Amino acid sequence: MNRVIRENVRDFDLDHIFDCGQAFRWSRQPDGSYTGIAGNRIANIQFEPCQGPGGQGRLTLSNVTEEDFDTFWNDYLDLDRDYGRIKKELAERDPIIKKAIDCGRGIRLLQQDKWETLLSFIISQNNHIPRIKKCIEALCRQFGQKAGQLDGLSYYTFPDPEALAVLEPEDLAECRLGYRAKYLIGTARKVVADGADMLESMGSPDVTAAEAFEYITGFPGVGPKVANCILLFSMGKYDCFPVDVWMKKVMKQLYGLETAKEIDAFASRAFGQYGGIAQQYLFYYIRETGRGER
DNA sequence: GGCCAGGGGATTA
DNA sequence: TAATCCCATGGC
Repeated sequence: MNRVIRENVRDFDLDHIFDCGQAFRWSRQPDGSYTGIAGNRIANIQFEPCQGPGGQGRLTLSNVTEEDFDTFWNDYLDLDRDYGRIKKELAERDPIIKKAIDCGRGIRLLQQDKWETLLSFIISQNNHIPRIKKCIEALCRQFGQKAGQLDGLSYYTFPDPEALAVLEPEDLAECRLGYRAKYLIGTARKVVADGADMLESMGSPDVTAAEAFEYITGFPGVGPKVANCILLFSMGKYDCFPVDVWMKKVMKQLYGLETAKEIDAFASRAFGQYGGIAQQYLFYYIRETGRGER
């Protein structure tokens, strides 16, 4: 099997990356590696930390060629971004966040597909991560293309906008999307009508987070929370700071902030252009430490 | 601008 | 088992 190895990878932890609610199509294997699909590419990702300070380690991607790695996985895993520097900067600007950064120190923000992220976060609303994964797998199995097999399991691509645009809500009954089914279809139809290029163009550095926010909240089922997740996880708008019940909880616990308005104002002041990355450390921290107390 | 339906599985009591 | 909750939105 094709295999790509990179040594001395820093600021990287598979559990932090794949268990912080940003991606739904990866599953943890018994050996701690993760197997999943992005586009039509199926991969297993393994990380072996080295002993000693620095936290660097060896990254191994299986079922991946050097060309796949250079043209796709390197960016998908956001390996060219210096998270060490970002963490240092955040911790200097705000001492309180330091313990959250230590907790989720290996987080990286995946550069995911815009259409898949748009739909995935419409599904995520008012929903649990295990159930979101189930809904998405059912959707891909029923309306995606078979992409291949790895370790005896079949993987399916995320369905195209065109494939969903022609459906009616009852066609999605088996995916158990509930009231979200009509949002998915409405959004697919608008993507087809506007042209997928329109959605793609929102990822351009020339388009501000505010402009992209304006456009994507025009899709049915996309409000402020969902929009901020899409901007952060697929459009490179790292200043976005999605606020959900967990974020409200951690912002109250660590900073004494109660309202969404206070939280937004504080985030842009304290974290600036890296608000979204700060958000991921805080989210991971409260999920790790704050379960059960409510 | 505040309230509440709508879906259904996961989690908690 | 039953009750509650869930990375909200849309419509009133």
